[in-house]
Amino acid sequence: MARVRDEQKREKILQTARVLFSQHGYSNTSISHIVQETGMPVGTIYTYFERKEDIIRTIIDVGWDEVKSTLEDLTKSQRTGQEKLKLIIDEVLPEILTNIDFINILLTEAIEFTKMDEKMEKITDIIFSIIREIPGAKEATKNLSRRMLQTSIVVVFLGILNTANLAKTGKSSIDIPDILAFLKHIVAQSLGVTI
Amino acid sequence: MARVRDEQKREKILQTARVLFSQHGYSNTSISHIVQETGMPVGTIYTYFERKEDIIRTIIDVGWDEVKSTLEDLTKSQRTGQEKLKLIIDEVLPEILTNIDFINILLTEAIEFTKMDEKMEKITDIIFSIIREIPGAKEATKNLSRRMLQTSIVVVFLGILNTANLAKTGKSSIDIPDILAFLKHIVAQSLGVTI
Amino acid sequence: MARVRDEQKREKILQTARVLFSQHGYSNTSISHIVQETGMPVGTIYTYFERKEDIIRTIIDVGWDEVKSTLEDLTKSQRTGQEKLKLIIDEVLPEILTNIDFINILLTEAIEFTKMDEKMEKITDIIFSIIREIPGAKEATKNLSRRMLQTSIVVVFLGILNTANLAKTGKSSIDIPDILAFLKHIVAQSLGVTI
Amino acid sequence: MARVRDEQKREKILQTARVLFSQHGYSNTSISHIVQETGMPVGTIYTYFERKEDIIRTIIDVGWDEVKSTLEDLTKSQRTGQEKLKLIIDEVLPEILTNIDFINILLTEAIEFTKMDEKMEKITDIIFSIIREIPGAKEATKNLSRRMLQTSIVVVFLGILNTANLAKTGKSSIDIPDILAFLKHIVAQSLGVTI
DNA sequence: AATGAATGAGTCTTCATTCAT
DNA sequence: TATGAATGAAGACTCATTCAT
Repeated sequence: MARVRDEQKREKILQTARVLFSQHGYSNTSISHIVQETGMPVGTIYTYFERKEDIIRTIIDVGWDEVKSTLEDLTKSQRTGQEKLKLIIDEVLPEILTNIDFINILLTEAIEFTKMDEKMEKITDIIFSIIREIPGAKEATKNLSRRMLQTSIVVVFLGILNTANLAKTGKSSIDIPDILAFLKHIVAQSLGVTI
Repeated sequence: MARVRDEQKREKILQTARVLFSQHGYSNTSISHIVQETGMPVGTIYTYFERKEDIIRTIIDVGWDEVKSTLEDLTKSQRTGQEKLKLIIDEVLPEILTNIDFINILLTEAIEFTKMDEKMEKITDIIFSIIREIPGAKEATKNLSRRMLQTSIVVVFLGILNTANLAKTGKSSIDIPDILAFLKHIVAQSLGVTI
Repeated sequence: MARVRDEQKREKILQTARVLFSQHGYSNTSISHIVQETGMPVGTIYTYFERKEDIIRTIIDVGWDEVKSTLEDLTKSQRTGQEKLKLIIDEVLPEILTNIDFINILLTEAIEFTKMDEKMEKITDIIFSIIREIPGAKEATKNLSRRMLQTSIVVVFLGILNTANLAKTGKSSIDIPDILAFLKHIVAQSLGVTI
Repeated sequence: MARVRDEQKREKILQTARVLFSQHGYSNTSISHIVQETGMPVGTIYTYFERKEDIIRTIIDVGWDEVKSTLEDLTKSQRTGQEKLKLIIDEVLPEILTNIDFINILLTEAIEFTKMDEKMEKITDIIFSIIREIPGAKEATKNLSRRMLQTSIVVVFLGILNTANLAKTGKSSIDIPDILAFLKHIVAQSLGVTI
């Protein structure tokens, strides 16, 4: 029976599993790896999660909720659209890109375990609402269909995550700052907004 | 002389495996799945591939070589830069995006099994050389650093593949034509070249 | 607390494996033979031994430790050298020769899995120390180099084990009593000590 | 069908297999190891030997026949008993001990694949006949039962082979010359014959 | 409630031998 | 005749999950 007792233990399992899933992939990470790494007994793992799948689901959901709520809070805040966009590019996204383990899991396992399309829909909506709050950007995109805008956002977002994932290997000459610079460039070019 | 190696068998194994790896992932596809699907005995699979890993490596390498040589042939052809770009967007890329199984494998397993960074480097070089052949595009990008251009190409390329992969689930409202339209749009905007 | 490791199960695995290894050899004994013979599920075998090799290693080590500690206890005891020698020939060795399965494994697999040379060194040391305690024997061997004595001991010891192993087939006309009689004879002749 | 065509090929298979069987054991040597090492096709192996077992049987039989016929020729020769004994110790045995691969196979696999007891019987007979030809030796052993003599010969013979096998690992401090010196010593002591 | 031994279907891979070419 | 691809039973080992203690 999955009972939640000690939030710290649960957290430790999630953190350990996140690193392991990212390093070796979900299938190549066994529960006994997690047992070894956490030092907890198997039984305890199953006290907090009914099955292995629940662990990865939780990792993705929790990670995503963080991203989502950060963005939603930002949306609801009293800042101007431009300030919001700046915050996303200068703070939210770098924060996300820091969490390489999560990105990796998101890209390789999320399609199997969660509804990526809904997540992309959500991201799109948020960016939309912000664009609409920036007069210049609204003007710059007014001739674009919603689908085109949506596609742009999804392609760029997934592209950025994937490139960051590639960058972490260290072999690629591209690094995170490059990615952020690119983002600013494309925002300037597409929305006419300078960050 | 003994029986001769049957290229058709090898091909069947690769095709079957490609579909299965794409559908369930490499780790979740067992050799016995491949055995069932091909109807071949286990031993025969191992006559053509020394180990399971070789199968996915071959799938990725062969798929990639096709992409690469198509692009290279194009580069060497007598066409103008603009014609080349048009061909890539109108024919090569749609062809690639058709091969959804390959894309999926490339995105989820290639980092583990092959040198993705080298592959991205290659793509970048080819696009570069084509841009340089289009006077307007060369002009439009002359203020961009090589890194920025490189990053753009990688982000957009990976973004497109990933979005196409998402699109195949059918749940996303985005489809392949949307992705191609986006690409034309961004090319027009960034390079000032209308396709 | 969970179920507790059951020493009896471990013991049963070892005993079963010892017989099977002796009868068919290590390589020709499969884990599933052990499974069948013990009636335990595969998983249980692997609960007690990490790998097949560990089973034979344990069999050899445990068997050898028994021999070694019996001899060491004897060495340390208050008996005279002659009494010790008598005990070895009349009790310790017959006891060892009884355990035919162990001897067989020792002779055929020990070189591969353990350090036979160290084991022989140990045996030699013990016999040495006993010889030195018997004035007549010491005198009888004083003109022999240490290497010669060492070689004698090893050849005779291994020869006895090997002959006993041959004897167990029942086809040879030699039996265990013959071997022990030979040993007494050679001890009398070489050391001048009558047992 | 096992047909004998090219004696050189057959010989190469046997030599290669002897080395491999000795190094890795019979069970751990696969036909494909032999194929690799000889460079011959599998089919060819099976042209010369109907089954894997036949190869080891042949190796043991051929090796043994060599030993046996050398000894028999010696026995039948016109030399005196003492000369014969000297030849055995100074030439025949060193030659046998050189062929470490064969000894190893003989000791570890022969019991399974051939009749070791008969082979020992043969050895015993030969040594007997020689002893009887040496007046001093005959005298020295006249009080020993035939069983005792037989046991002595078998124990010493197997002991020597086993010790040589151990010596080849190089870790043991004993080497082949030590073994031969021991043999001379025991012959002198038991038979009163100086070699 | 906490633990970790127990379980057995399933994993990848090997291999002696056959037989189509 | 010579070859080496074909075969499938069998090998060692893993693992998510359960449940006795």
